[in-house]
Formats: sequence, C-alpha cells, structure tokens
Amino acid sequence: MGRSPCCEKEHTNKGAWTKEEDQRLIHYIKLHGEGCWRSLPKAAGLLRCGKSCRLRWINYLRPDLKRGNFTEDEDELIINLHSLLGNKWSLIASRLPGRTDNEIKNYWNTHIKRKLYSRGIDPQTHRPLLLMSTTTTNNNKTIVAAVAITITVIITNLLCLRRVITFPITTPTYYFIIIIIKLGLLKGVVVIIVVIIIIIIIMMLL
DNA sequence: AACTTCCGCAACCGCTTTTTT
DNA sequence: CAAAAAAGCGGTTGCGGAAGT
Repeated sequence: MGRSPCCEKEHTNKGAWTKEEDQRLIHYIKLHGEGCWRSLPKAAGLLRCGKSCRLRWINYLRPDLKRGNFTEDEDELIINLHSLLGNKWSLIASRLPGRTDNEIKNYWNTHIKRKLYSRGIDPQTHRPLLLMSTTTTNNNKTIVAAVAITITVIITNLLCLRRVITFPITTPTYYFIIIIIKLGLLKGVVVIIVVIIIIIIIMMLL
C-alpha cells in the first residue's frame, strides 16, 4: 500500500530547462514555498518530474545561491573537508553557504583534482603520489614494478648498446628494483644490505 | 573560415534511505 | 509491519561553447 506516483513518466519533458519553465517554477515556489515535489509539477503547470524540479531549484534557481568563481579560501576548505569526509558532497556543501553539492562535485572533478595533482598529491587519498605507488594494493605494486623494470631495462640496454655505459642491467639489479618498489626506498635498501651481508658471510664461510 | 578536439557544467541515472499509506 | 514511492545522494553523460589546428 504505497503512495501514488509523482508523475506520468511518458508525459514529462527532459533535457535543458526553458526560461518559461524556470519562471513557472520560481513563481510557484515564491507563492507556496519548497516541499512536496511530488505534487509540484502538476500544480505549477510543468511537464516535468518532481525530481527534475527539485534538482533545478536546488542547483540553479534558489535565490541564496552564490554565483561566480570559487575563492582560494573555498578551495582550501573543500580540500580539507574532502580529506576528512571523502566524496560526501552534500556534507561538504553544507559547510559552504551558497554552494551546492553538484557545483562542488563538478568543481572538484574539473579544477581541484588537477590542482592537487600539480602539488604531487593524490586527490582521493590526499597522500603524496610518490608514496602511493609503493603502498597501494599488491596488484598495483606489480604493475608499477613491471613498468619501472621494463623502462629501466630498455634504457640501460640502449645506453649499453650505444656504449654510454659498459655493462647491461643484470638479474640481481632487477630483483633490487623490485624489492625497492615493493617495500619502499628505506625498507628496500635495508633488505638489500642485509641480503648482501648474508651472501658475503656465506661466501667467506665457503 | 571551417572543422575538430577539449572542457565545464547542467541534467540525468540508478542506488540507498526516508517517509507515507 | 510491509510495500511502494519520494527524497536525497553520488557517479556519469551529453550538450554547448572555447580553444586549437
């Protein structure tokens, strides 16, 4: 025993709103206020779904919306809130008067992501990009390791071929690269040194 | 000037949560 | 309490204008 549907789906307009539709929606809400989006389209004489009316009002027509570019302070606030809340756009928007969740989401995807990348920060985790490559999932580590090794091998062997360096990359070097990439620089170097010491001890005992 | 590619943003889609009957 | 739709939310798409060739 539910409610009746909000609109007849086959008799609704889609796509961009016209000036006339905007005026009808503004006029109706000025007279009757927000709320009950289910009955609004019919009462306002709009061939739109209630959901579409709500979105248009909240994201575009509301009089308290702040128009224009985001300020530097707003940028930093969005970045800080995103680091705490993640992609909770509505929560982020509630801390920025006059801005909508949709607007902030779009702004994040078009501007702030790029800004963070240029600072060398991963926009999803807010961690430095270089650290990311060594601490993500095993699958990602393998991909990063494979790409790094392939590039290193190609460059080293080309340099060797052109006699810039006198020796090609060797098998132990591959393993050292893998270890450093998988464990990080510090841990990797420690592990390599320990391995070398063990090898030296074994050789001396033999 | 004509065409193509890129970019930003409004609107839609589909899912989850809340409300109503 | 259950069912069904509204409300709300976040991801994605597609259009229109700007920029590049």
